Amino acid sequence: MGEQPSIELLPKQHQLLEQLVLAGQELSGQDLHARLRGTPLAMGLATVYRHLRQLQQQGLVRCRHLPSGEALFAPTERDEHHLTCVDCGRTQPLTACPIHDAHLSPEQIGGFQLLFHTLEFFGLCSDCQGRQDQD
Amino acid sequence: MGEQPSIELLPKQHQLLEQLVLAGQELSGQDLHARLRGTPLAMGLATVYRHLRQLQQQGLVRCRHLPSGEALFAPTERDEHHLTCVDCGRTQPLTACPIHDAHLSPEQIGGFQLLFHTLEFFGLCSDCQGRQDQD
DNA sequence: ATAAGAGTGAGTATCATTCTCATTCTGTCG
DNA sequence: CGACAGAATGAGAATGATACTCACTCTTAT
Repeated sequence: MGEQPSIELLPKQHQLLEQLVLAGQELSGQDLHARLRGTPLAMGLATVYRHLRQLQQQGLVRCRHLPSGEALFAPTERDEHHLTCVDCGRTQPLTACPIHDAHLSPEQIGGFQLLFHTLEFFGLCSDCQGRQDQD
Repeated sequence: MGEQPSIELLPKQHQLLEQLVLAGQELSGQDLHARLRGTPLAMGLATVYRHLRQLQQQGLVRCRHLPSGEALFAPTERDEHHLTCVDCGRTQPLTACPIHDAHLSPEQIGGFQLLFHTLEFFGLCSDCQGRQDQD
């Protein structure tokens, strides 16, 4: 983990990555598309998703899925993970990654070239714990 | 993590959980629905998803999303995580969870009641590494 | 037996993502 | 300079998983 771009990025891929870095928060494909609409950097939804997939395959971008099914993207350089409420879906970032480079033995890895990981915790936020008691 | 059912499970919830345990592997909502079709335990797709969500909210079931967007469910008692190829989507289980009960400080947890976590590693499997070289 | 409430499911709606394919761009070669 | 090949693009349609609706069917208690 921590590969530098070995291949040249296409201009639009660079734009997308830059948007993700500048945003300072995770964005969905739809978010990125909306954010760029009207600017000279605008691009179609198909292109957004196409390049996001390619960025992922180069290990530059990570994605995680909300319980809603929506996918959120972030640069892998930002090693941030989350705590998500299984009831209301609210998400809060963790301030530190509890595993950093987790200890995976070579036989566990079995030839894979590691690009990134996702680590997500799920539970009930304090509000929803209260609401469950009432139910 | 490791709550016992504090509330009585509905019969169909119990069936779903049992199917997941018996299957010994992760199943999607569609899988579960298909598996039960034709048996006396059959239930509609809506019911499958409804109960899977409730089982998740009780911390009995965990779900993770494949890059394809499909959600796979497993009992939380099975602490299994994966290595997934961002190219072909192939997944292989890890034989041990590298974090067990990760060290989360109380202020990081911020009132959440932890139910389960997902930890997924992504990379390129050996086949796809080869294929990229050719491209 | 009856009524209230929970549980159910067939069909429909939703919505993010992917696919299709015609068009545009870019660089190269004649 | 003009034409061509291949890559890149995007509008719109297709896909497919999941959520919603609402009428129906069970329970259970009285």
